[in-house]
Amino acid sequence: MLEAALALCREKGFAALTIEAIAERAEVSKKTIYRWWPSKGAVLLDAVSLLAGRVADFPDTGDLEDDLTAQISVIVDLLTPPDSSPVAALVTEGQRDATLGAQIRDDVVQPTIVNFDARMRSAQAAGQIPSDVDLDVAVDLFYGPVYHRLALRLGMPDQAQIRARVRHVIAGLNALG
Amino acid sequence: MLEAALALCREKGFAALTIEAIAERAEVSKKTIYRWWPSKGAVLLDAVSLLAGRVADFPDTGDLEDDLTAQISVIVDLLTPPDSSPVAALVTEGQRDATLGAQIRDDVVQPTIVNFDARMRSAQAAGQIPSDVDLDVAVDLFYGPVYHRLALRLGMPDQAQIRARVRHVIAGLNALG
DNA sequence: ACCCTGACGACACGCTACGTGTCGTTTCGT
DNA sequence: ACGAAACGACACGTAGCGTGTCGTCAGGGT
Repeated sequence: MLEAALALCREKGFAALTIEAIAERAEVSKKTIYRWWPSKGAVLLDAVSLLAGRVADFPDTGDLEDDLTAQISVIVDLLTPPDSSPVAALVTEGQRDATLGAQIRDDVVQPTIVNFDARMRSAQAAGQIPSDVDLDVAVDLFYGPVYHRLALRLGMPDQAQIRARVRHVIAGLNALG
Repeated sequence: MLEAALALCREKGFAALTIEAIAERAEVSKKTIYRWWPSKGAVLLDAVSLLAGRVADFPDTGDLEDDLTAQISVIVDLLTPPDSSPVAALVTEGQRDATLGAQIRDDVVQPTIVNFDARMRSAQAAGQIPSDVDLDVAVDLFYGPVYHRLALRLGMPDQAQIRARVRHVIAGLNALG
């Protein structure tokens, strides 16, 4: 069923993602889906969790700029193309459904931020960024551009654009501490 | 009708915003709404335009940090609280409806970015930021944190948090050029 | 070998919202 | 005063939701 949800989202896009369509696609009765998930969003959340393992694993090669560029590129890939990305659909669904939104934040986003913080502290230990930078500020600055462009449909950044933004943020952190 | 849409969104939240509810609230027949707007999102777009005049008017006091903090605060106010903000609802609706999303981008976002660019060039002329900064990077960095926090339900930043982010971005622009 | 349980598919149901259609009435410009 | 345009009231068919009922089928325990 989870694979059916992902496939449907990728093929027909966001709007086609209904419980009834998933049921038909998975050759399963609607009732069975409702037996296991309370809502369409919950199905999506589980489906996305299948392929979101990469996000949590934060690279640490020693080069902060490379690592952040790589990590953010993974997220951009997951959100591309926005109109048929299951992850983008999940984020949007989380806007409408407060319960689902909170679950996404707590189960997916926060663990990722924890790993981000760990990588930042590693960079601080290596003297690549000041030891007193506010990591809440840092996470907003690094990931913000992606969600800005996603929300306002400004087009997803390519590798070079991601790197340019990462470089500016690192510079800002170093300049202000 | 536009006022009814805004009021409904603020009172009952996002989910309650249906064409039928707007019609009842505005004491108007459904048919009349469909005569003037093709979709719920289009109504929202016009309604939001009523109160979005402030966004386009970019302050220029000479202090870049103050101006950006003020401008971004206006946007944060418009997006607060996320669960019942008509503007946040419009952004979300723009994710599902590609046509509406493109219209939002072209009619609302791009004009704002044009004014942002003008303010940046003013700052460049004043020597507050380097003359060769990429303004596409700048707009992502300044506005990104807001949409990052909106999309992932991390809570809207307050004035001090906005200022902290603006300061870091300005520092980054100056450090790299 | 037996049965019991739990998950399942095939329906059918009521509900809400959508988007359209019809028709008679009101409003407004000229 | 008249005609067109906009309107309200109401009905309609459709889609998707979430639930309920019932008969079937497979596995596990005894």
